[in-house]
Amino acid sequence: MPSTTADVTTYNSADFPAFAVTVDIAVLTIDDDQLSVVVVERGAEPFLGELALPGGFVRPEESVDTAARRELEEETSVGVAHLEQLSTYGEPNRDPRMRIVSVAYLAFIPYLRAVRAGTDAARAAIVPVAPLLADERSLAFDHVAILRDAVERARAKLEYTTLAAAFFSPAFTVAQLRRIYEIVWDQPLEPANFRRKVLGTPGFLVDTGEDNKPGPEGGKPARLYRAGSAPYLVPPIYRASSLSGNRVTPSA
Amino acid sequence: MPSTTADVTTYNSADFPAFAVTVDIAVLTIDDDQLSVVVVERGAEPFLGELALPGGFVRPEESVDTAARRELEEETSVGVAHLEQLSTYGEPNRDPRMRIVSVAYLAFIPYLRAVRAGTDAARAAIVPVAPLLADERSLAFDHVAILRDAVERARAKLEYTTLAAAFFSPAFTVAQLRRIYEIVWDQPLEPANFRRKVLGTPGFLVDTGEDNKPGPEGGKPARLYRAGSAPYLVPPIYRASSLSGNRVTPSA
DNA sequence: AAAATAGTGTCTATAAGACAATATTCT
DNA sequence: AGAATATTGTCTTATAGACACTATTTT
Repeated sequence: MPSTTADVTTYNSADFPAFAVTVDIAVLTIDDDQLSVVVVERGAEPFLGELALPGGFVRPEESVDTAARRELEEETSVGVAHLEQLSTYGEPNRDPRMRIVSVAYLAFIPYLRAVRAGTDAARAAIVPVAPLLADERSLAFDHVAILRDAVERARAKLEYTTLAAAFFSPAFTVAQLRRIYEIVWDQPLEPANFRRKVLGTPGFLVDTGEDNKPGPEGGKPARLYRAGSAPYLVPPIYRASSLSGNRVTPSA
Repeated sequence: MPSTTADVTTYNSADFPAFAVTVDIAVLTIDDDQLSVVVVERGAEPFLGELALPGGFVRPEESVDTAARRELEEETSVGVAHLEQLSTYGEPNRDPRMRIVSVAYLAFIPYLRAVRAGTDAARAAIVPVAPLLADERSLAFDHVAILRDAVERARAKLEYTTLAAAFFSPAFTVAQLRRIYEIVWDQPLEPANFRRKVLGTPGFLVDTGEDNKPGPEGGKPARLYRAGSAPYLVPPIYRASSLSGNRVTPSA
């Protein structure tokens, strides 16, 4: 048993608690006009047959970030537009059998039939996040909590970054980009003001010089843009709920 | 040796790579008008005698968050005003002897003689961050990288949260709060505009009804406030460098 | 009185919200 | 033509930047 007074300044290399370290990835995309996530069906106990976020053990010779990228590529062969570390989950009983610390990641992949053949492709699926978040037991382990944090991070980051463009592969229209915001935030945005904001942010959108074709109901062809190099949106675009964090209580 | 194809869906409980998990905490405060951090002198190899961020092993029965709070209280007996998870560092060779994954935390403690007697108090000190960040080897392990991320997180969070108030214990004046911003951001702020902003944010500052005493050079006594309940500052206050992330390159 | 710091008021510039009006495609 | 979508323009409102001015303390 490891010393109970273990301290980074006094430990010996043979005297420390052993943990397993995994990565779990919340891969978000838009499918059928809904914010959705890649899930896999578990093939082993615990939670055999239930849904879980894709992930796996970090290997001894790879960095945690590398493990996340490797697992992601094993699940989705589509190019990942964005991958960032989300948070680390380390409650003692989050895995029923042993002590596992999981480093969770958030990824965005482009729209439209995003997950194709991969090692575990047969068990991978894209499902809407809303019903998963409504039931704490809809995913294995504490993956609903991870997904909730991932969705909130995504919502927050659309406010002050240009990441929404990561939901598209080659090019997109301003209306399609606005649709991403409306779906992720679940609120309508004024088309004219949204356009003024995103086109007025230098480096957010790059004009391709081409137009798309109007949909079956007609309409003017829209200009196609691709993602520019600017990472931030300043000032941000605010969702309606942004202010709700500020509750003024009478005496605190 | 663990299976090289270990997967969260197929592992056995006895077949996984063993890691050590530690927490490291960047405890920021303001000392002598400088952004400063709590460091400890290491009492064991590796990096014996060098400076490091306080931290230690996560124990088998405690959560990672709990470990962070425990280590923090062992180092600083002053109440911690804010503690949040920063990021997890998992490069294979960040510790020269074995595979250690470290979950780093960011803490704010109040101003003024913050670190007192604690388990390791004799070895704890508060030092300015600037010289530490200037030399990649000024701290043990990858702690300079952790500190750099912590400082950047702190700078960013002052923009859109009310966290600066966490640098004060009981009450403070608007000018003292502004000084925090000026020190952390290393840039002057317009006093009148800053006051309008912070007092105009409902729930940021709560009027105590009392004034402080003017300093030795005189001046009007300033009203004392304490931290309110509002967590966010919307719209944010921007530092001058906020826009510099947007570089518009000709073709991307 | 002079210096120092706190606090108020005001003018201007920027950007968002609301929404009307025009443009270009489809059936 | 009429419907649908894209795009432009304009008026109003909110807020930050700049900075002058007033208020209250100390030496």
